[in-house]
Amino acid sequence: MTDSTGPVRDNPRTRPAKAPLSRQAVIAAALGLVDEAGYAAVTMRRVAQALDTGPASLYVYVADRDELMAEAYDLALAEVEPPGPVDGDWRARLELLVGRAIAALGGHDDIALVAITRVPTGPNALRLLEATMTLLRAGGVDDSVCPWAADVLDQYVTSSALELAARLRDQRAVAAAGGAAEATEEAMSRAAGSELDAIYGELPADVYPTIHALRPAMTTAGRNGHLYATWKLGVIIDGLLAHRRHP
Amino acid sequence: MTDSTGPVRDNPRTRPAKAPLSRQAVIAAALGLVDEAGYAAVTMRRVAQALDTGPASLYVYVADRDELMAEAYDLALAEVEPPGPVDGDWRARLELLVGRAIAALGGHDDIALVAITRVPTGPNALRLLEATMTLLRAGGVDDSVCPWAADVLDQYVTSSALELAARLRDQRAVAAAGGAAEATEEAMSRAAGSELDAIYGELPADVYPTIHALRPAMTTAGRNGHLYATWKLGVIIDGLLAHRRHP
DNA sequence: GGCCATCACGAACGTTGTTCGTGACGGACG
DNA sequence: CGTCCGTCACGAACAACGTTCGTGATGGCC
Repeated sequence: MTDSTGPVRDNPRTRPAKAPLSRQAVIAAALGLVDEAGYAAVTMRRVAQALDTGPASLYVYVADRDELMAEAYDLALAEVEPPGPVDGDWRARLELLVGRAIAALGGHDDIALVAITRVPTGPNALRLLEATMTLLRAGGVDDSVCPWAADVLDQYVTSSALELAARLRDQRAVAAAGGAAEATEEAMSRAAGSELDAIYGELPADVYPTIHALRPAMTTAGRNGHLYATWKLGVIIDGLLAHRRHP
Repeated sequence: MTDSTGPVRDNPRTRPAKAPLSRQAVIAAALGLVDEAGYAAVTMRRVAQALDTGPASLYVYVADRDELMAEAYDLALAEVEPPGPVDGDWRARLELLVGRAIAALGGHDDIALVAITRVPTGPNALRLLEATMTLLRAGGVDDSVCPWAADVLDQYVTSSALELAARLRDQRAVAAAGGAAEATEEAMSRAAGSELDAIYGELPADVYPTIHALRPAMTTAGRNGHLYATWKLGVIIDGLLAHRRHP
């Protein structure tokens, strides 16, 4: 029962080099696994498997799963470069910064979920917070409400990144379902969010008159478009500008 | 091995009445468990234990854990009453509706987490969506952007409910730590969010000048106050009003 | 050449969500 | 009144999870 495979094990230490196995390697493997398998599929065991080791080895470099995901979140933010003076005035730069953050986070499945449970305090999160508040101050936002404004923008980034991730997931599902024609059609309609439209459509018009009347505008296609994103960001920035001064 | 306790089991069917065990009872038990033990502590086994039964019995009434939590979320929304004509104009009514939704969800720990993963489609969620969009239309918001505006408000409600839940959790932690004086002080400082302030405080002032300059305004106390909530809602509603028409 | 600190990892523990098969209850039927 | 059968409840089990413990090997230092 002790020796199951026989004479020499498969790879006890046949390969002496392997990988040095550092904290950075563990975090990078976790983020890579988020990309290829999805946020929910990232487990300590699978991260260890990707590094060709056992789950216990990870705990030398990482306290627990929460800390690992928090570090992966910050690593995802590392690719965001704050706009410079060549990118226009403070508002154009702020829109660019927010857009880049959403693109970076949304490109790594639901990694933005990390920012909901805990306030991110990684180096990249702090770097972007600094950049955001600097731009807000340049826009004339009062010092006393600047942190509040950054908070509002942060919530916008997080929720928009999750929306983007969901859209990309649906798109990939559509692309993957290239087999049968009927399956493709079903996937297409799913991607269009028509299951939600179906729910709205089956609602009695007398109890839900407004939903019924606005249903043409409630398609998920319109909700996911580029117009929607820019409109929403415009709403928030203009709202912030209207409340620049302290109440 | 078959009979472990002896002659007659503890309560195989000693009490023939017990509880009828319906779908409503399961959902109510789940929400009750959220209240007294927290969202993360709600497991199928504990819900079953609260109903004096086994975990397998729940699956007769509920497909899986996700559906159960979604139903609990909708049950939490059931206590929200949409404001009527006596509550003022459309804006006052909208602020009241949003405030009630936040209070209802935030009062049940992190139940609002359900609304992040999936779009809520329960009867109460639909009822409040109808009420929200009706008020928005009354405010002159264009039909084409009304669903978008409702979406923005929904994100605001969800994130604010999670913030409120976290604050209530901290307050309860402070109240529960009435034993040792030192423990109380530690809990107090935790509730004040000074661990976050400490992180900001230890940042080098030359790399993070804006964070350093704004640190007095970044206390969690100011972030959790009533002023902050009303300011934020004002930002969003005024932003929506500025973008009433379609782009 | 020998020793010791460090690191990697196999195995295990306690939980989780979910499923299967058995068993008992209660109404319908002969 | 006896019997049968459908329905529901639940004990037990399975796979997978996060995390911890103890052992074995590695590699640098004396």
